[in-house]
Amino acid sequence: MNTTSKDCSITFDEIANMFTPKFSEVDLSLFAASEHEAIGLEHFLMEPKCNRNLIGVVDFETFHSQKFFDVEDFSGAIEYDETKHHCDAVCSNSAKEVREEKRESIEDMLNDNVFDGKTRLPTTGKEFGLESYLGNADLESLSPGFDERDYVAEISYMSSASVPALQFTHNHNSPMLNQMTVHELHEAFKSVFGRETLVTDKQWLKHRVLFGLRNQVESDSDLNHIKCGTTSYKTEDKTLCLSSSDSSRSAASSIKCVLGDETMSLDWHVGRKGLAGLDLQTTSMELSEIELCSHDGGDKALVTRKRLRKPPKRYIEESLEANSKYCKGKSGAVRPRKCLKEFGTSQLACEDKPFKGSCIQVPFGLPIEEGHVKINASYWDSENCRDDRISSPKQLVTEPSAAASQDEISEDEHVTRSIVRKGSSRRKHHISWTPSEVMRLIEGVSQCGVGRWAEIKRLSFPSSSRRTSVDLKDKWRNLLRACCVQLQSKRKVKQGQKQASHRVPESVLWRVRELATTYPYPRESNSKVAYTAPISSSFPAAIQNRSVALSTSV
DNA sequence: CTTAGGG
DNA sequence: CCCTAAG
Repeated sequence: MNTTSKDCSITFDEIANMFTPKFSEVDLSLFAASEHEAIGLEHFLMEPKCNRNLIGVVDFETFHSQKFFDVEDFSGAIEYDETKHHCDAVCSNSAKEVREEKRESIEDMLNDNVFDGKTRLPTTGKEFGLESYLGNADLESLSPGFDERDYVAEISYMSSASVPALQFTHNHNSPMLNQMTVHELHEAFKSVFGRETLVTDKQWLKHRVLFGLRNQVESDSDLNHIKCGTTSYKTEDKTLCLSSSDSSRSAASSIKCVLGDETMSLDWHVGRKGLAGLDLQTTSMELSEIELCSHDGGDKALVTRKRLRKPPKRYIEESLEANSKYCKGKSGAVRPRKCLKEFGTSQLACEDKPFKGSCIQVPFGLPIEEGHVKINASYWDSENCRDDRISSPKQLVTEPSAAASQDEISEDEHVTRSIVRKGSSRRKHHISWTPSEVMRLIEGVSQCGVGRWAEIKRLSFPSSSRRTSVDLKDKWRNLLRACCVQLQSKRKVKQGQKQASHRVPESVLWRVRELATTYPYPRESNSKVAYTAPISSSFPAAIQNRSVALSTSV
């Protein structure tokens, strides 16, 4: 933005050097003759070789059309007039040059699809006299009395682009700007760049303004292009491009097409001219974003703002939607925990039964087992004792160590703890399986059979919200695994059993094995069956007091 | 939703 | 224990 005229000249030289002989011939001649530099035409003249040369012109059109779309008032008389002026200015200037050069390299372009596709161009383009311009360059029919300042002002107004553009490096003059006083140029500059300048050099100001205008036009076009390109997924939103009349759509397509080419030739631009290249680059997607943001607060950014917000909003909505969906879908009555996970601790707390007193809230991350560890190796025994003591018949039938109220309490305890820690961890609760639970599980399996976890849960774990059928299944799997391990190295386990905090009585394991034989579990059962089958008969009391390491945590 | 299996 | 695919 702060490029000086000096830089400009340098750039210009560089650019000039970059021109290929062929192009330099054309371009320079054009430049030399271009006393009537036109905004959109610049591109046009600069790139005689490509069809994209017409970008400038097209941009101009799209620029206008977009404006209308944005304002959502196509028939606005004021806009029409202004546009006409604008068009007039551009066309009148460019037309001359077109005439001069068209036989050399522009002629093709005129016949090119860009113009052939007038139908693709916004109808507004016709209204503005572009058609005539393209056809016979009869610009005299356009409204006279054009004022440069208006032109500039309007463009700046219409354009949502405020991003500083590269300095215009051409030395050719603009007729309009030439006639402007320094003060006027300052105003123009201000309107274009949104800031004032102390520079009084008319040439410099002219260049700046010209370039700024051109950039704005291009930016707008690019913006338009971008928007159009992304319109598909924003149909919900009032997307200007598509929601407008047919002309707008056609315009969009044409713009897209043209700009697409432009973008593709970006390298070319950069390499050869540097100025246009940079401009184009910045006007790509990224720029649009930036631009939109920067203009968010401006009135002019009407269109821009809408467009900008759309994507993010949409995105957010989708995200939220997805989240809620996820929560809904997954957190059914079956697994309230999941839901809880989604919503945070406070809600979770309410979900479960009230505290039963003995519960100690464990900071997140603290292993829940800790509390139980205190029970130590005699855990099972003590559990059983308690159970026996309380001896609550409950639903458990055969096992002496059937679930007891005590157990329930401890379970609740676990739950509470788990909830506390649940807040932020995926591993919400690592609720240790209490001996009674294990027993109940086994009992349930013995009664219902393996695989009918839902039923087992219903029978043996009716009151506990946790321990879903899946949990039971997992636990059973683990039990089987434990049995397997134990079988492989009974002795070892026996020796190290004291270390483990939780021990599953051998009896239990035997029971498990027995059940495993009768109700083979999908996998582990096989190896087990062979082993346990013969032993199962000896299950009784002989081995009762023996215990094997068994992880009860999972 | 339940079950089975993987992580 | 959690997640997910499959019936």
